[in-house]
Amino acid sequence: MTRVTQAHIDARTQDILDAARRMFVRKGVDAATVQEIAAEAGLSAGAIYRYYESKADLLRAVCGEWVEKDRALFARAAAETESPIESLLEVGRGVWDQMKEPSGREDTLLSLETVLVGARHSPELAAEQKAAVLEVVGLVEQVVRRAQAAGELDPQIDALALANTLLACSFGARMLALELGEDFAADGVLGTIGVMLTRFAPRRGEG
Amino acid sequence: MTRVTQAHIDARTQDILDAARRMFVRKGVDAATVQEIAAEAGLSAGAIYRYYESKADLLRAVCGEWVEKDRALFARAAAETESPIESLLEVGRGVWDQMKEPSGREDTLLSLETVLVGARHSPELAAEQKAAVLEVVGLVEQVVRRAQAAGELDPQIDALALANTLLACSFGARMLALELGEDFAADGVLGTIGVMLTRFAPRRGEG
Amino acid sequence: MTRVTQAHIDARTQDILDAARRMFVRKGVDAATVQEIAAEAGLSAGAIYRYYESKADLLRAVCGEWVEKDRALFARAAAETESPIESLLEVGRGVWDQMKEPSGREDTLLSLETVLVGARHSPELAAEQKAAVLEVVGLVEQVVRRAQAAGELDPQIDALALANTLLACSFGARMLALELGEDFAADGVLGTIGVMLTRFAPRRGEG
Amino acid sequence: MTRVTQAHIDARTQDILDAARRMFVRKGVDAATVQEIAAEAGLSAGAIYRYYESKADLLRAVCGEWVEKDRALFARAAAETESPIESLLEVGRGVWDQMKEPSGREDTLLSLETVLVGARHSPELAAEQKAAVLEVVGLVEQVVRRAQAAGELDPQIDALALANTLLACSFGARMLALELGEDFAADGVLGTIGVMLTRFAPRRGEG
DNA sequence: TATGAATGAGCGTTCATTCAT
DNA sequence: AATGAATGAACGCTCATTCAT
Repeated sequence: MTRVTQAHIDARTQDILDAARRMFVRKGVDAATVQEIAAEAGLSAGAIYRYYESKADLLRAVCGEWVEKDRALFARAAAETESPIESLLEVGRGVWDQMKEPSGREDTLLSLETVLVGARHSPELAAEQKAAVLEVVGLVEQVVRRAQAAGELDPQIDALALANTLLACSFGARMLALELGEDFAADGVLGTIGVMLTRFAPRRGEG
Repeated sequence: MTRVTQAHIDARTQDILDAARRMFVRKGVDAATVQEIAAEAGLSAGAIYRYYESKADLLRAVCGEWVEKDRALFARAAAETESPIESLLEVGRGVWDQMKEPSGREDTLLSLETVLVGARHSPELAAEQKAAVLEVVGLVEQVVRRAQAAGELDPQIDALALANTLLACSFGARMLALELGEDFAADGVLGTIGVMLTRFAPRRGEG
Repeated sequence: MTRVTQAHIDARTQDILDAARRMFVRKGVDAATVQEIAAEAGLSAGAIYRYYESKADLLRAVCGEWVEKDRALFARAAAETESPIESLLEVGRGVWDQMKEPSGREDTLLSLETVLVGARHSPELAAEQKAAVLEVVGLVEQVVRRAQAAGELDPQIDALALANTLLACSFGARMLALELGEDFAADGVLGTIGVMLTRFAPRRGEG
Repeated sequence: MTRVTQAHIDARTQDILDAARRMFVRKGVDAATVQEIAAEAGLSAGAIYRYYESKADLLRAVCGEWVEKDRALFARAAAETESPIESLLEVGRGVWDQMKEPSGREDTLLSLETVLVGARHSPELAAEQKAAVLEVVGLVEQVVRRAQAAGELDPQIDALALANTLLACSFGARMLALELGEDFAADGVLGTIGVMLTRFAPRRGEG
């Protein structure tokens, strides 16, 4: 007797999630009201609660989705490896490309909100974020080790430390891009990382 | 009739600003109430409004002050230069030390909130932030150039790009420290930066 | 075209009424939602409105039914009369037995709610309640008169007053049982009523 | 510096409590809104929360006050004892007088609500009610025992059972008065109780 | 100048009710 | 006849802001 298909319900659920993400980004998590999110999704406020238990639940969903997206972005790039070093730069390029899209600014804003929400209101989300970041760190570390095994990087280099550094760099680059806009030397930073990796090659007579 | 000196007024203004910063840091901008800030400053809620027009105004003031504080942190370290490279690492150590303090976590959170406030609600604050970051970038760039002039760094290196990279690294490190806590390899990252700067030394027979 | 018989409609109407009563008893009138009542009746929320105009309407129906149930409880006991006095105690036992059932507590709660609904929102219900109570009072009064005629009770006793007293006692006992639980001396009260009726026997040389 | 006296605050607190009681009685606990209570007290809704933590807290206060009032009514009457039996009837007269006041109806409504709230939503309130009722039962029981010791009542009578019975009677009388209005034979019931106590005198040749 | 009681707009949320299917 | 997604009004509650004192 059900007139609405599961597909319809799923579509609505996604509509609301998208609307929530847009409003969270546009106005901030606290300033965005459920009424506004509902309006953005083309629904009444009450209808939201058929799909999500609470605003906090909605926030969790948005942030969780975002953590996953971010994780996937890094993981995908890190995985596409022929030359390990090339693959590291690929990670950078993926992040950089995203940064340059019109939505890059909003993505960064949402990243920051996600971190804040996790740190301030949701230990579960924080744990999810930590797991995601640790996974990416692990992936990058493995690439580094592979590069060391392949003779592309000096085996003396602390692989974990380098992985942390590279990730810090890409996170920080997003923040700088947000704050500086056109004045951020995005390509320069990527180039510098490239040079760094080159200079991290085994030293003659040492490897 | 004027019983209160300007000094008195200034002191109160600063008291309130300090109290607001403490509460914003401690509980987050939205969770901190004007009542709490007033109590922290040893005043009643109503008194706040003799010194600041609104909570938003207070927030702007705190964020502005915070931008300045952040700028000073980086600038101070960058300025204390004997060996240019050493001074660069000093920047890192300054940031790292702050990160390790018990309050470091909350400070980082307020930094993120400050960025969000600027990006979302206050073009003036955003401009201030941008100016502060650009100033720091400029300072670091100068140190890099000095290092190049002193033969500590390869003159081929793009100084501006390296400055951007170093700043991105330190910003990102704060975020990673926030997300990973004890699992962030803070010292490893600082060490990696040190190694990088060493490897950026002029190549034999090239400079 | 009419596929559904009146019997079918009546059955559904009763199903809903039963479900509503169960939910009202179980959770209280305000806490019970139309959705829950519908689910309990094996229907969707919307379907309720084919049979009842509103939740208030449904509540009125339940309360009306409840008044009738309560009236029947007392009337049945009062009617089963061999020895009039014995029949009076039978009234008490009927109420007492209901009180001791696990559902007795919830039943009493709904009785109280019914009284409140009548007193506050529904003059018709209040009138119905009054009529029911008066009927029971009348029944008890007749039993008393019969007992007096049979020489079991002193003819000097005001039959109407005694009927009121007995009913007050049983109503009050339900409330006390609700408030005191195990600590209510239910059997003691019934015993005391028995003793009272015994002592109300005609005095030697007075009747 | 405080411009408002404690007396003023206490008066407001009582104003709100009174307003809440009036609205709870008039519309029922659930139907009465905080807005209405505030308006009734001559305040805005928000101001309520300076004096009471929540609507539930307000309800607790009203019910607690009521329990205490009810307890005091019974206790006072039970305590004023010269002839024990006379004092028992005094209890009845106290309750009866209250019943006849214009506010008697509202008092009964509030009693019922209090019982419902305790039973459905507040174990603490229920415990408070139980304690109050048990105290009153105890007081009445003592009076009964004193009457037995004084030779006014048959020592064979179960004092606790009689106390329960008398209390049940008075509780029930209030309900009947609510439901029957003028048609409730209030004086007749009180008279019947009087007769009963007379007939409970020790039997000649038995005490 | 400073107080803090009071305001009132607006929040997240619930749920009786409606109506397209 | 029945569904259940959607509505929308109203709830309890919070808190930035005002103003009489």
